[in-house]
Amino acid sequence: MTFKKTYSISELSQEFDVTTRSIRFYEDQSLLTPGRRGQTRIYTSQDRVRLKLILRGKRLGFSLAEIRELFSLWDETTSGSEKQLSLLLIKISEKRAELEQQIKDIAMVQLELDSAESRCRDALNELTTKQKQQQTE
Amino acid sequence: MTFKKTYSISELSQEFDVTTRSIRFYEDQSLLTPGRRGQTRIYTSQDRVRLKLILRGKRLGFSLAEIRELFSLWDETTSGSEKQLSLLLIKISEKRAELEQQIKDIAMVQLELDSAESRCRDALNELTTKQKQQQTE
DNA sequence: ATTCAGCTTTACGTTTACGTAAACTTCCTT
DNA sequence: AAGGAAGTTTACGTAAACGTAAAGCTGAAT
Repeated sequence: MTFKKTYSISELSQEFDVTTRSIRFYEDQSLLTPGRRGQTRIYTSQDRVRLKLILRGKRLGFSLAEIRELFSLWDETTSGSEKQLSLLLIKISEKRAELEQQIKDIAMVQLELDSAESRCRDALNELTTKQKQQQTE
Repeated sequence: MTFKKTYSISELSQEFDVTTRSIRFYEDQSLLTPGRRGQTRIYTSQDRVRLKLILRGKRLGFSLAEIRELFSLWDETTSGSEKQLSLLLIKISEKRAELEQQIKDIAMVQLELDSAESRCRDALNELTTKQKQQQTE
């Protein structure tokens, strides 16, 4: 067996720096389905991966609804009918397009940061050279 | 002169597929400051660029507050003091780090989409080959 | 036995980013 | 003059994604 370890809610909370409230909320939204021992939640390494994916999606600005959609995309690949599967391929390519748009957006913002940084450095240079001039005067 | 054109709120609304409500809200949040003719807003091409930047930021999952911060980063490069400018350089590099994290995230999700697509195609293949078998039986 | 840390549910509160409706002006057209 | 289209302000409503407080269970340690 590869990994048999399980996790408590607070372990995951600490590892990923997210509140237990959030983790429970994700479960409420059907993004996580941990097991239970009594009424205590126990998370498998699969659940852990799911959580990691959720947070990654959030960093990309996806809503929880969109993330849930991505998950069902993934899950249905094993069980879908032919029409389902064709639809999935379409949705997958749509997501791909979104991501490529994001890459373009990031590139643009990076350029703007480059520009801002140069302007900033130039302004700093001017300030310090003026200071030197004043000192030698 | 390069561009002297101005825009109405509905022109921008249509061009960027965003409601006039949103545009006015961005102004409320000090992200836009269009001029007025009487009480009607008139947007310069500068304002148009700002709006484009806002929407780009949103696509990247930035909040309006973060976008406002990015704007002030940009604006203060011309007017900042030495300490201000040094602080700006730090903030800029922080933003850069965020963007690089996002690029990594996107790469991971792309891999997952690749994987989902293969699984999907495999499943489709299996279905259609089974159909062929049934037809020849 | 009790205390305490960690887990639970329930439920109301909050922030962000708008939606939506009402009531009004302004300008153009018919 | 009487609409009608496009703009405006004001203000209440709402969905998403949690925060936060209350009140209780539960197992291990003192």
